Amino acid sequence: MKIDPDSSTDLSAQIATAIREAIVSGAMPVDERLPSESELAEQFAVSRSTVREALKRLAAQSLIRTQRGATGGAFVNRLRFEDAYGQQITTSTLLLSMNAVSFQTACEARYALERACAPLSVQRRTADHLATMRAEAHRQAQPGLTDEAFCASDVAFHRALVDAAGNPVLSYQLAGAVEAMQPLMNMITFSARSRETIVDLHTRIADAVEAGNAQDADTLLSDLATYTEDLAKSVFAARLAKQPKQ
Amino acid sequence: MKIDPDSSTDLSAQIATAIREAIVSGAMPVDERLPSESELAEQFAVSRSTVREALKRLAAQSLIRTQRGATGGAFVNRLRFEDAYGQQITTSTLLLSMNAVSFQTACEARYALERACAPLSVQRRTADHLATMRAEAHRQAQPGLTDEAFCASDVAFHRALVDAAGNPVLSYQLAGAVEAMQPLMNMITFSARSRETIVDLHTRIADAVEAGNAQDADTLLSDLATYTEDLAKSVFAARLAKQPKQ
DNA sequence: AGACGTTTAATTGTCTGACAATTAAAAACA
DNA sequence: TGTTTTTAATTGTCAGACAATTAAACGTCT
Repeated sequence: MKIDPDSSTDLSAQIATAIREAIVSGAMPVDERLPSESELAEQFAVSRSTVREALKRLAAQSLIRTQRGATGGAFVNRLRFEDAYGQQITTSTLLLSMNAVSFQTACEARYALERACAPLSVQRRTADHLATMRAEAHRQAQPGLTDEAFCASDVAFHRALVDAAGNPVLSYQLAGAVEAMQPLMNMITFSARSRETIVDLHTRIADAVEAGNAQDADTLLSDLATYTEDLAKSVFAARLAKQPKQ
Repeated sequence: MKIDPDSSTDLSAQIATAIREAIVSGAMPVDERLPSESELAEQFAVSRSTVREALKRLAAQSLIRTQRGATGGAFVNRLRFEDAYGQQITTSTLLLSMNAVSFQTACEARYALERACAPLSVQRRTADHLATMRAEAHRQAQPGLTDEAFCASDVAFHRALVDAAGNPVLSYQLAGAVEAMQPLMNMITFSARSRETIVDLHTRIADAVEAGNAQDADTLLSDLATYTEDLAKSVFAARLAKQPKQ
């Protein structure tokens, strides 16, 4: 762990990187206690403030946690999926909202991922997953549902489909894509007719999953992808026509 | 933007969250300059050090960048894909190395994602992507290649395949999965025989992509997935048999 | 007037030293 | 032995100072 005081980079960033590499490389096992802030300051020959800024950087990435008190200190954190979720969602949301990614690209990625899950879901789905999918599809058919509630239910349906694959990595990847898209999806007004189409596809997807028919599930997801993309495209086109400013 | 000094949470964490929400919600557009550290300290009624710790947290997430000097300060960062890549890789590596995810699960997710990309890659691949795939497959057939170099080339091949899909979101998702797996893949000793099998599959995948045959590409990827998982399984089983400690 | 060097002011980066808050262990006590 | 008090270690916060950096403002010379 060496740092260069003459570098153009911040000392706190250098120190954070040094410690981060030690953690990621496995040199510091989970739950290991880092030296105290004062000790680190001495080791790196910087002030305590600088060390603290470095530690806050690591804390922001959930790499460490800190505890006050006599036996306190900074500990290497066992990264939990929920922590990773949160970061993934924040990052994805920003990428989308800052127009680094178009809605269409995100949509395409999302359905590609779902189709990747489908064969696994068909094999491994539990009764519970299937029940959730059915329940959400049923809810979506209710009249008087707000667009936002319809969207939320749509997300729940697709979450169940993905979770059914029993692969937390895939669930985690999807979570980012889906949650990040929600604000944009909420802008869409779902007509009675489009809702009917979507609910029908959802029901048939649930049927395919129940029947263990991976091929059908894939085809139906492909149809749903196309339909959603077209729907979004027309909505955004209409919006653009109304407000051509900027 | 309100913070509660009596909360059990750190003030710097609260401030970071407040600013983060302002950024993510879009209230602060890209490249907007945040108030200076002194001004923020006054606004939140805390010391400058506390504000600084909050800002370092945000910097660690690439949400802001800072600049020194007269017109300097902290600016809302336009999140770049490369930044997101880095974070994704760090996170994925940790999830894998801390055994929150098994190698098999990661492997399954990786190939599921690749198969999701394949149909798009077949449609959109450029001559460049194809050339890279061919070049890497050729390199992998060279005798005297170290296992590490073989692995690196393998990653490059699959990257090209995924990038050919022309969807940065998918590329980004894959990057995390693939890079995170590399340390574990590097543990595998590839026999001449297994290399031959892999290179053959790679070549045939390139053929399928060139021919525009999505079905073949999918089947071949499925075969490769099975083969890799079996290979890894036997390697880890052998390793476990040799060193049954812990 | 324009080009060029100098000063100045704003801002982040770092350091020092101090005190508060928290916490577990050690010590004292019943 | 069980309970309470004290103590020491550690993080969290604060205040003030100075260094480093940078762009703008200013002044000077041609």
